[in-house]
Amino acid sequence: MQEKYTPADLEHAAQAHWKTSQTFRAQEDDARPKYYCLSMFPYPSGKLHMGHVRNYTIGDVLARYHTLRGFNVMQPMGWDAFGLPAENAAIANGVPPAAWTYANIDHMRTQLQALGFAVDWSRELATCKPDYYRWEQWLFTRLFEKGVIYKKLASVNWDPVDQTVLANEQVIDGRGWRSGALVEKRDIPMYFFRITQYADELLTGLDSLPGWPERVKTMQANWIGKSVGVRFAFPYQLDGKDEQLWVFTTRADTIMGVTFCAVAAEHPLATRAAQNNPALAAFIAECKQGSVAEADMATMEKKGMDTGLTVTHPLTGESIPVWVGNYVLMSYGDGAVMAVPAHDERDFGFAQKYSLPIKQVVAEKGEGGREKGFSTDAWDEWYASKTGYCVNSGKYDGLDYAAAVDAIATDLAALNLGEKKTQFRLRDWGISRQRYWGCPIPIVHCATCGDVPVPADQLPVVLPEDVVPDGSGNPLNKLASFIHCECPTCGGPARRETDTMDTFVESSWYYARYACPDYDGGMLDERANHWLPVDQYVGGIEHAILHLLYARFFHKLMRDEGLVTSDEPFQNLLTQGMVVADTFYRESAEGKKTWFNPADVELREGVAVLKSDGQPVIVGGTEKMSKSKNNGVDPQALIDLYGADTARLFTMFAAPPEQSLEWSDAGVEGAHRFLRRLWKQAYEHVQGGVVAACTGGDLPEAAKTLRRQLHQTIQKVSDDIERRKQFNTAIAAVMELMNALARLEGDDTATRSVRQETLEAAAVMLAPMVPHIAEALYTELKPGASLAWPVVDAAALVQDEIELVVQVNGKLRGQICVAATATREVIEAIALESEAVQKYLQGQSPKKVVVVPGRLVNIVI
RNA sequence: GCCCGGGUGGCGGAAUCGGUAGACGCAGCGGAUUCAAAAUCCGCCGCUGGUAACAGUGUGGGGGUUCGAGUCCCCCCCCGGGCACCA
Repeated sequence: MQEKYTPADLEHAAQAHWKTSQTFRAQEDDARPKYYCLSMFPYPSGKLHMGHVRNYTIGDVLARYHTLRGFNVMQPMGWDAFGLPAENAAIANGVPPAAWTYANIDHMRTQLQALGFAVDWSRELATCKPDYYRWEQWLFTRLFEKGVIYKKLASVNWDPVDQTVLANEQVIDGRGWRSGALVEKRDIPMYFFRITQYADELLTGLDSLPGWPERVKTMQANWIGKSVGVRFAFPYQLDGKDEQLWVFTTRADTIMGVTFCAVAAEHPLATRAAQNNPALAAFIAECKQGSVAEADMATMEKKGMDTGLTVTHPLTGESIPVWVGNYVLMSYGDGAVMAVPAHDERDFGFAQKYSLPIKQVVAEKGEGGREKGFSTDAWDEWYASKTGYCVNSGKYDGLDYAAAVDAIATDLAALNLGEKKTQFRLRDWGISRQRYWGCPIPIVHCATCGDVPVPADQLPVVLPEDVVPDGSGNPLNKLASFIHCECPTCGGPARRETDTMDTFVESSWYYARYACPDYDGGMLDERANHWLPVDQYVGGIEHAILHLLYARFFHKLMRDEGLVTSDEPFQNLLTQGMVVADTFYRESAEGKKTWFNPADVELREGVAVLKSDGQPVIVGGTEKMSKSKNNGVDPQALIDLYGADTARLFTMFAAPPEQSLEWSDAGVEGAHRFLRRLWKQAYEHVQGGVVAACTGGDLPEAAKTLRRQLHQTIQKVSDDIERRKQFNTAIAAVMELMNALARLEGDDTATRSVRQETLEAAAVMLAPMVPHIAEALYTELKPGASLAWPVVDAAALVQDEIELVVQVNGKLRGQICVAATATREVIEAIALESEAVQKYLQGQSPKKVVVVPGRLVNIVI
């Protein structure tokens, strides 16, 4: 064994060995229970960042741990390879997106392999390859024929910078999620997935996922946004015809308090009323303009205008004025609402502003059963609660919320003017993108046959890979060889669809394709059901809604196509926190900030200065590593300097996986120091000759104590990794153990056997985190043997004597030693006799004595 | 506004079921080694008082439950994230 720890040599050797012996190749015909461990695949942007290192190390720790615990582990890796950055790089450098993407994949694969992840590389896939997207296109055609995918002209979010359409989910605060540009509205024909058809199942399915973080489930539930209420109509006459104004409400119990209706600016009734009302037309135009940015809408002042039209209250027959309101959303429900100013905050504000009547129809019991709040102007005394009862509501007086809703829904249904309805916030998923570098939508437009899906035997529709976009729209539109085709149905000349799919489509099913990446007879084969569902999914919290909802949706689509048998794709989900680092900048006279990388900044006498000129920089606080703040740390530099094991150990040790991880160069050195010390301890032991590990029996006191700590540590580390997924404390426990081992003296056979046992176990326990050094050490300690997770020896945990804490009035006052088998009475007696207690007791007898076995004694005086 | 997290030393964090607060690491301080430095090793390290033994105090603030509260309950403050006129 060599004296020095040389990570570079040792890691290369280990990785070469794993590669030649195909250590991580996962086979289906294996008697061990399967464990499918998946990390969210990367976008091949160019090089790995710290977020990747963290994500994949977490996944690798779990994968390697489960291998050591006897599972048949499958940990695949691949590339989310379609997307805008490739096109942007193409525009900047004149390189085809395909070439750029494949070069990035090669580089990043090398980087991932240098980190030593236990990945089955034979399953690698890239979503931009025809053998992958072929099956996506195939499923698309199936779903199109089934009606799960449909085309409609839709007012969509247009990103003027990326020149593309964004899904609602991709619009954040009125800006494109990637470009940050203000989003405009445009009408474009698009293909939609009918995700709303699965809204209820996507919501209830969350209850079957105990292994998901509560907050992710809450975010998805809020996003789906289920509301139970009543949809009903206000009849009216226009141009001599009978018409109906439909609205949705969750507060049907307040229907008798309706004093006006409000419709969205885009509502047909508003358009109609504006025809001969220029003021109204101008107001509607203003609303449409203002509604571009949703964030502004939220803070916008409530505005409205009377349409001059009236509708009839379905139950009272009253005439109800219709207003256009800028707070009514066309995209939710029917784009119109009943307004009950007495019991809705928004309606109240609106009514106040335009002096519309306010009619209270719900009251609440107050103190002593008296009715509260019949005052005239304060909305907040009139209660929007569902705990009141109806008043001023004719036949419904006295009914509570549920009873009133039932009675009113029944009456509306009898009039054929309404019914109970469940409304969702979730909208259908528009997937058409006016972009080149994506999966072609497999549709052919024929003048006679319409939109024809490409037949399975003509798939894939291959995306030409030698195209260089120039930044002006989609280059496929200029590619005659791509556009011109024959109609699969009639054989006539036809035009191929040039839109490509949202890249979220590819990432919605890749986890299933890993099971059978080489299958060319269909989308998935029976191996998918062998591996699915994924046992552990690891990825960023930023995907809590979009990706994870789409993937769940896709899984159900595939299930309904008979491709998979499970209902949910991911059993357990771990959302890792961000990697953050300090930021440093200087500000020019014009207020322009220049950001400096932490690697170029050092502390001199407590002041942060730039290494190059020694002048101070401003400390900008801790933020997520990003290009814009120039605070990213390059993992490659870290691997080159300290080795992969140090990089892995630090990212696992510095914080629990779900919390954000604060970067610290000193912390990295600390992790490296630990590995060097570990190596040295093993070296010194091996120099004295390896022996058989202790398996029990009589031991000197010190060795016995250490062995007890060893087996406690095995217990803790197993629990920390498996159940708690808290790797920082697992590592801390092994560090403690190694500190204790360093203090263990003695060279007798028994002591040496305990040292051997401890070093072997420590190497295995650390192997999920630092596999290279762990395997190297284990080989030195036990040549020829393969790693096996240590088994807790219950006998080693037994203690003859235990130390108990003695408290007086809850304050720590001393310790006592008692036999492990001592009864409460014995413990109490020993505690009362102890010096510490006698001092406080001063001859008095205690009021009460609390004995917590194995823990403490508390004496109350 | 609503819904989730969270607030513990100089710093990252630990305390898993209400039972010794501050594990482990970083930084710092003292010492050994060295011509010197790095590396390494040993020791100290919440705050206040005290040479010390020790005492008091301490987990954002205030109250409560309990023999005992970082942990449970009520009120408030602050930070982070998500949703945000969803009828």
